[in-house]
Amino acid sequence: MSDLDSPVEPRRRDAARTRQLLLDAARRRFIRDGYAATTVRDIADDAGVNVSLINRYFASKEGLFEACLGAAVTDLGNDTDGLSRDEIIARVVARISGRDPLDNAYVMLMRSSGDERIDEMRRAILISHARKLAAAGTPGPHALLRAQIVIAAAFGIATMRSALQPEPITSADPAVLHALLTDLIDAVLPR
Amino acid sequence: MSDLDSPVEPRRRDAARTRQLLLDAARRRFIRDGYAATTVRDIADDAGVNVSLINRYFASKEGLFEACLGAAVTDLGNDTDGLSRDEIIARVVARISGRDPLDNAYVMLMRSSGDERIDEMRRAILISHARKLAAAGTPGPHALLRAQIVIAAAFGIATMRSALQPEPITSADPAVLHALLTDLIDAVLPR
Amino acid sequence: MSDLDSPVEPRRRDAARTRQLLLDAARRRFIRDGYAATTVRDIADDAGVNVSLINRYFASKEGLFEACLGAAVTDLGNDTDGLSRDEIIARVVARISGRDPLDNAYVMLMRSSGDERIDEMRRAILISHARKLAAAGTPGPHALLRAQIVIAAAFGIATMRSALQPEPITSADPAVLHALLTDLIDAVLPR
Amino acid sequence: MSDLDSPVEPRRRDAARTRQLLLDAARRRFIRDGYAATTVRDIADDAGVNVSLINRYFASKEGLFEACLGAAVTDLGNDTDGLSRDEIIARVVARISGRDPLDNAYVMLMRSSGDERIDEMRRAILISHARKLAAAGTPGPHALLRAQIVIAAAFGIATMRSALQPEPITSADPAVLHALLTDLIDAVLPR
DNA sequence: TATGAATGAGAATTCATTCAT
DNA sequence: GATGAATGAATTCTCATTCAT
Repeated sequence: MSDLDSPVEPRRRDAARTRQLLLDAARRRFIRDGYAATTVRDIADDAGVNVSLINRYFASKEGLFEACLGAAVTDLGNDTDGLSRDEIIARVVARISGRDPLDNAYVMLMRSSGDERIDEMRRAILISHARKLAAAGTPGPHALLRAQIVIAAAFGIATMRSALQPEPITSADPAVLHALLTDLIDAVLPR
Repeated sequence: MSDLDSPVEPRRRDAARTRQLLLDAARRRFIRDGYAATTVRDIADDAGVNVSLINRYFASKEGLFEACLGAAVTDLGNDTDGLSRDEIIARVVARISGRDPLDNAYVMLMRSSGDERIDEMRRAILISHARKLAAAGTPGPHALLRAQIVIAAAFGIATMRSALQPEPITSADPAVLHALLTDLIDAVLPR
Repeated sequence: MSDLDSPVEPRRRDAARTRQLLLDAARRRFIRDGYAATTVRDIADDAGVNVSLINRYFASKEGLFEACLGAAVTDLGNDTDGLSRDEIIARVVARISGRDPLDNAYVMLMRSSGDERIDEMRRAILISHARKLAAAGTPGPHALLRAQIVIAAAFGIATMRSALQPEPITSADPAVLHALLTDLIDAVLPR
Repeated sequence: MSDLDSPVEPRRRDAARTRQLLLDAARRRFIRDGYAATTVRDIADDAGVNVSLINRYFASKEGLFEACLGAAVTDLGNDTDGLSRDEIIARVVARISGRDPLDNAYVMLMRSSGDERIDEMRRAILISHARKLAAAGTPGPHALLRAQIVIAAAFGIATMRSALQPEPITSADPAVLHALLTDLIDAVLPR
């Protein structure tokens, strides 16, 4: 509770911090409302900074979107190394049932800015992630398709929790959610 | 009033037909691109009619959206009556793997116009549909949650097929897709 | 003085007329103030029409500029055919000393929108016009250079009359101006 | 205070030098692109200094413009004293055909910042310079008008060489240019 | 019923300028 | 003296909607 040289509040004119504030605010808006429904002013207001700093730091709204996408890709890349099937599944489940539904790589990955070049990137990232997931299960004729179904389901569940936010799924007990989702994935990804 | 003349230029100035053309075009756009990213001009052009007819027939873009939602609700209402669990599951699966991904009640239901009143309607419709689905399975403590997970997964898979459209899931063999989805739902909805 | 079914004022919702009003207003602004210093709102207000009609009819401010340039080129093209040297000179002189200094092809031709593609066009048009002028005089080693000097001088005089507008040159007696300008051109273009 | 150290990184934090760098960069930009099309950032970058120094040294973009104008006036003032007609004409010709087209008092004088107060100054300077030129020739009824025509022509030729930059006029042989321009002025200013 | 011209609000972006370091 | 972060006003353009024909 001490405020001794508190690093909070005091620092202003901190470019890196401003950038991060914008990035965080943007991600939440893009995930909840989508690209087109989000205005740069919304984002700047949420971040508590001046609108034109978006252009200063990210060149354009589209640039900010791409930066958010980059962060999502980084998150998705966390299960790269040789993890076991169960470990990978655990990560996917964790992503779906995470405490902050507005920070979800799967939902971010499915949001489109309408730019075809970025859409192509998104498609490539998705395929790459699906391949990794497929490699975790037993190889089979439809391994990639199965992995995509898991990702799509994960995205759908995460979206429902972040966009429409109906109950009980939005505030469900993490343990229960975890168990159900593990069952779901187990059923689709061959052991 | 005979039908002899011009089967070539068959119906012009046909209010009902114009309305339906707009409705169909709008649904496809809303499902693929979302509400905010869709312009009324896009819709009118797709339908091949004049833009201002949207306001004439639906009062506003929002009104058109609501009409599309109504159609989705009608579709969702088809599994109302006392169907068996397997029949209901079969319908859900059919909705996900349907041949026209741009005509999907689950995706439409998850699209938002940003209007809170309509969002509340959407939430209500979702809950109502989830209840129906829950009632099909064995009653249990988390029946509604399980049903929502199924719907959310269905929405996610359908969205991936209609929005990002990656392969192989987009052009997957219907039979294979059907089998995998049935497994998925079976795992979540208690028999 | 009769106002019987006056074609003035009454017609509204006349696309062609609106387009022309914008074109005229834009030309005057571009010539007097230049491209960058002119706002689309200035133009629309001068024309007495809504700003967004500029985008409707000319796609963009740049498109409107290009259209103005096109009109200038048309004017410049009027001395195409086999006119005599004196006739061509008379036309150049008329352009400089014309009653409306804000409708001058030479000044318009020298205004830049900053777009390199259009700048290239302008350069080509200028060269082409200079060649025509050069062809009117006696052929010589510096015929094209001489023609360009004449055009540049014409542009300079017209600009001074339309932009800075100092006296006495701005309100000079047309006959006097005519005589002086003819002397000037005569001195540069070899007979 | 010795100059022994660092001839490499010679002057930093030298106010006078920074001022001059900005002045030079600004003049070139204003002459080539005009006031409105030039951004203070362009100027600062060209000068290799920080943008906000423009406000520090010249109070505003407008102040910088005025300073550039002052420099042009100084140049123009060089033919003040009792020079002969031919000497004055030689100076005008030199100004037009000078090696650096982006350093031209006539062009600078014709550029507007849009500020009416400064425009009035420019008009006054022009008149004053025209009077001096008029005084060099034989007095006559249209002496001032003749002088303005010469200045306007000079401006036009200089502008063409600095803005649109078409060939052959831009890279013309100075001697040839000199001869042609002398002929031009001779024809307008009565001997 | 349909068309397309016109409108006005709102969006992203640019840019001169100010402020803190 | 210099830097670069931040601000706010202005600008172009888009888009849903209304109006006249």
